[in-house]
Amino acid sequence: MSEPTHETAQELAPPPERARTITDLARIAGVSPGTVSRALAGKSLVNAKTRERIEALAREHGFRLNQMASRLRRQKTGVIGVAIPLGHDRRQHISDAFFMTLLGYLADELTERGYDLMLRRVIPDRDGDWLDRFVGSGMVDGVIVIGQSDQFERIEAAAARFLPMVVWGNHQEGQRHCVVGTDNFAGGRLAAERLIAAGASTIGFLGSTDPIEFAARYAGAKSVADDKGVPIRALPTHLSPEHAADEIAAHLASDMAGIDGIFAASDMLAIACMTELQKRGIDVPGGMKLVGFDDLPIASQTRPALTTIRQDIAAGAARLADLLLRRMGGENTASVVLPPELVGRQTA
Amino acid sequence: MSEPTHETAQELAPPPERARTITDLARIAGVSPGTVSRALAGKSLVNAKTRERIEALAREHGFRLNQMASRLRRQKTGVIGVAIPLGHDRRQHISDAFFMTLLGYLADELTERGYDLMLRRVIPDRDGDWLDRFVGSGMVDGVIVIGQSDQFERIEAAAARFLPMVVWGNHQEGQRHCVVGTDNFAGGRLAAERLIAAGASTIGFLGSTDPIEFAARYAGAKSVADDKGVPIRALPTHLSPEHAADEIAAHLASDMAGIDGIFAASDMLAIACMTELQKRGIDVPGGMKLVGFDDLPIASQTRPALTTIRQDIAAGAARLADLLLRRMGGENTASVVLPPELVGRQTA
DNA sequence: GTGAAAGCGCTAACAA
DNA sequence: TTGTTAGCGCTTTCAC
Repeated sequence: MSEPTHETAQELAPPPERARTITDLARIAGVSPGTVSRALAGKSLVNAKTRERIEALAREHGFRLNQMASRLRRQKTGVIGVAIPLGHDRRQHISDAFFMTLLGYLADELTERGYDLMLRRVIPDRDGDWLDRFVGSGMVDGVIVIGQSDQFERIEAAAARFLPMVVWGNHQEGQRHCVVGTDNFAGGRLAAERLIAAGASTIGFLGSTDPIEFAARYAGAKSVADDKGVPIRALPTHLSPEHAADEIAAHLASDMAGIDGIFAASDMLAIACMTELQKRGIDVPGGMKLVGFDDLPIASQTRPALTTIRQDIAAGAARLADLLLRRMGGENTASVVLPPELVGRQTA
Repeated sequence: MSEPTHETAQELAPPPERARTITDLARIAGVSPGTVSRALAGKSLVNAKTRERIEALAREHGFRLNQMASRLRRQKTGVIGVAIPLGHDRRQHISDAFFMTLLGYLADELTERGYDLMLRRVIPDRDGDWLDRFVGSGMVDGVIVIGQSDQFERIEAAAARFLPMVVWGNHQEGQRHCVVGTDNFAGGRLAAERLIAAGASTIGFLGSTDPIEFAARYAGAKSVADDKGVPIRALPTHLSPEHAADEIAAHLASDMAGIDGIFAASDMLAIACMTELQKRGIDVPGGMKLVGFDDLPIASQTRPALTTIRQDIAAGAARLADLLLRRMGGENTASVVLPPELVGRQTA
């Protein structure tokens, strides 16, 4: 790939011959490739002097171990695959704020433990075989799926044959795959309770109910609303705030009959909604109560500050990493459901 | 890794023998491994009938090509390495909002073109050899470095020997490595001009000047301030908003003598600053003008909406991807400096 | 159009 | 302690 040209002759010594393979280095050192391999791996059974000499030569000749070959041979990659399926909304980008935040924490956790992350964005309906291809690619030791999207069944199927996989998402009674996630139903209940306590008499659920997580949030809110005799209905939008803005505006313009409390499926939608409300001169929370979901860092920075349902993303990432490593060690771990938490601020 | 147990006997046919390697499949199909390889690769010189038969058998027996082996043999990985050096601030996490947003767009771009991303978070002072190790690992076809941090010299050195590398960051006269980034100096000028036009008589620069990009922003602002006879000085903080909040509070409590305009090194710092100002009852922009940098999606959602210097992140990601692919093709591309743009909102 | 054979660069038995 | 050897699973000449 590179062409090591020697443009200026500043050094007196000739440039050291470049050792590309372990065999090159072995020849230079006058030992066998096996010894070089052992020396570089820090194996105890190699003579300390020999090791030091080989290490020095490796530095001098710019030698780097070819990880592809090493990993093929050892049948271990040191890489965790992270898949982000975007099935429920083709136009949703990987740049989604919640996923990115979770990914950031995951990268921190896993890098800390010596793994690299291989990121793959997936459009399931373009490629029905995406998950099996990923887990069977030989490129990763384990897989984390961020979000079930509308791929619940496919994930179940893969889980039957592939142990080292953990999923961020919603937990269903009796499911097979190991999932870490917030109790979305309980979160939905908290949101509706807060809206009703704040005086809302009719509730709108803003967002999509296609992804199973969001459906559970809606179901939770509905269970509370039904109990208290408060009407609730869905205000469907796409999930990325840019695409949702117009849809929100359209709802606000024509579709609100009586709605005075909005439960947004995510903070980003809640914030987009707040902007649209303010454009129309509707006071929050005076004219409209608003509750989000996620508690992204931004939620506390809006004016008025957003009341929302907190998912502990850092804790979630830590659990994902921990469970995955245990599964990679052969353990069959149970799912983890994290409790959501109401963060009461100013919008409801 | 997985143990394909056959728990229930729901199927009538016996479960198909699992073909793990191309040799397994060849034996089942009664052909040679070479033929299977050619068939699966869609090579033209294989009989159409044979190919179809092999493809069917591959599906039936759940065969997946081992990418590690394939890539070792072909000396091509299909993976782009993305390194995020965190040298200037050990406590800064990869979950930094700007980096994550850029990474999201990059993932969109590169996945679209058939590449996977391998993410690596780097703490340079723990590992002086990080970049050479990464580019020489044999695991990636090309490398994108997000942010120069304080690693300018090391990146220069790697660029001398390794062509397929592109860096997001600041451009220096005469530098060797190919960089894509905003003209930070010009951005700093825009910010200072705006603050002064809004009536600021003394300017504080909030953030760190260790990373070269931020130093350039400060230098740009200073050049304008000096021209106009407006005092300017640095209010140093860490870069992650969580860690910076207390430092900002401390500055506001003791260190502001005369400062009535703040240029924050990033939007996240600006937002954290706004929150601290509001806590103290200082009106923005009445009591303090404020300008950020980045124009993250959040910037338009704060109240008051943040005046900031826009970096076109999506365009930047597209250029990074484009240049890298050209370099992987052997071309020696020039750097790209994107113009910043003032986005005038309500805080200055 | 297909098979046989030689590696990609490395590691780990097994010998010495 | 070190060398030799046989692969990891795949691709690609070179024959036929």
